[in-house]
Amino acid sequence: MKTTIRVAVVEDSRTTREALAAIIDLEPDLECVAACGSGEEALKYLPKLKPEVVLMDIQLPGVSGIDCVVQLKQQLPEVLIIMVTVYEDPIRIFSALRAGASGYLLKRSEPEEVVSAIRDVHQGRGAMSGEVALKVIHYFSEQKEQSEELETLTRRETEVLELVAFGLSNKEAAARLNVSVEAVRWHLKKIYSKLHVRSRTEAAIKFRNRG
Amino acid sequence: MKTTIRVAVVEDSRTTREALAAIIDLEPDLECVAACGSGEEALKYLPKLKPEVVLMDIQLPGVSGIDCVVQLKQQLPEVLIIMVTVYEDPIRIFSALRAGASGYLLKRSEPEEVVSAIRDVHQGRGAMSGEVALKVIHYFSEQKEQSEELETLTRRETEVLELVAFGLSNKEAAARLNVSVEAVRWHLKKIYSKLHVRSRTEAAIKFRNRG
DNA sequence: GTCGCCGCTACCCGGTTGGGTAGAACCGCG
DNA sequence: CGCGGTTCTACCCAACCGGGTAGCGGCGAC
Repeated sequence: MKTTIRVAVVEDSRTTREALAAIIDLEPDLECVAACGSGEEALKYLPKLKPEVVLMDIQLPGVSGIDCVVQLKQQLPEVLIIMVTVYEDPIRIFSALRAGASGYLLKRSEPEEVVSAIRDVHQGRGAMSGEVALKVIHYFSEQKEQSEELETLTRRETEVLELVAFGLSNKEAAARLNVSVEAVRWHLKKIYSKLHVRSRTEAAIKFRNRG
Repeated sequence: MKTTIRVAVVEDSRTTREALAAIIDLEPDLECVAACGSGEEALKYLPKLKPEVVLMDIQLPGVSGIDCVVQLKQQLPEVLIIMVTVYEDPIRIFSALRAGASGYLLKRSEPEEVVSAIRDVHQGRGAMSGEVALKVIHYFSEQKEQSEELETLTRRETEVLELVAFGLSNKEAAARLNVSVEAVRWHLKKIYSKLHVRSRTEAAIKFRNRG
């Protein structure tokens, strides 16, 4: 490799931002070409600076990191983005990956992990903290189980769930099925235990997420 | 037209079934070739009788009308199916249409409406009771409004809704956002009024149904 | 500045929900 | 026939939810 990998950092915390920039510049094959403190700044400068890899904080004031990813990708389709964040919850992880991020690191990652993540995505590989990878795998294994779980429901239970997943209360569902509220509650209890959930909303989500 | 349109009826109530058969046979251009009392019966005989149009009740004991539609369509891809039902709710209407039904009548429809629906679908047109058409239109107009409604939410409200739509309780969402349960409840109240819903599940559905 | 909107906290109240437990009618299977 | 599974009803209880109302600090628009 003759040239260095051009990297940019987008992160509102100044200390974290400068720490990341320092880590990058310490590597002979990496070069930090920009360190932005906000999404707006990133959208203004990065299209011209054309970095190859961007380390992006997910929680930014104003334009969120995820919105920023979407817009950056429009202007620089080739850019590779690694989210760097304290959040471990599946919602944010998936929002980021769906927006087009190639990697997902936690802020408590070691410097070596950061630089190797940059090299990884630059070579077309994905980059993920072990903890994040675990969440993702767990999430998908849950997804696979979901349809299986739904198949354990009886005909009547499915009918009840269908109504609940449409937003009806127990009372409304009971009226629709011409049974007592108690019958609906009874089925719902069994549905919860079969689907391993604890509320109607969770059950509704599982039902609606089926193939 | 030289030949008559071959029609079959699938309906568990004997009186309704015979009434429909009678209405059909009264028409010179229609012929009732079968009147089944269950989905099982329909699946057994109809593939051999090859009716062109089937009037199908949605609520059948055992194999539901919708399941019956799916299986019948596999064996007789050309068959045209009109659902005849007391149910007006969008869930069933859409399940039926998705399963491959060409028409949807309410049981309180007039005989003339039934026979003209049969002729309509036979000529490649759709057939729907006015009330059903209204529901469908209303449903889609609601869909269009949904994203507009979601856009009236503030940043924070959207954050709350995101968590609720993920199945979290108010308590859990509060912990996630580092605020009191009251703050979550407060936002939720405003969310409900903006989205015109009355429960977290309905709100979750609207949120998840967005583009 | 003042007004309006946002975000947060707090309290009350009634209704709903979720969990536990129990019993009865029905139906198909072995 | 008895057994298991499904469906339905019923009651108790604690927790949660949805609606109303009130107040306070902040921030941007006019």
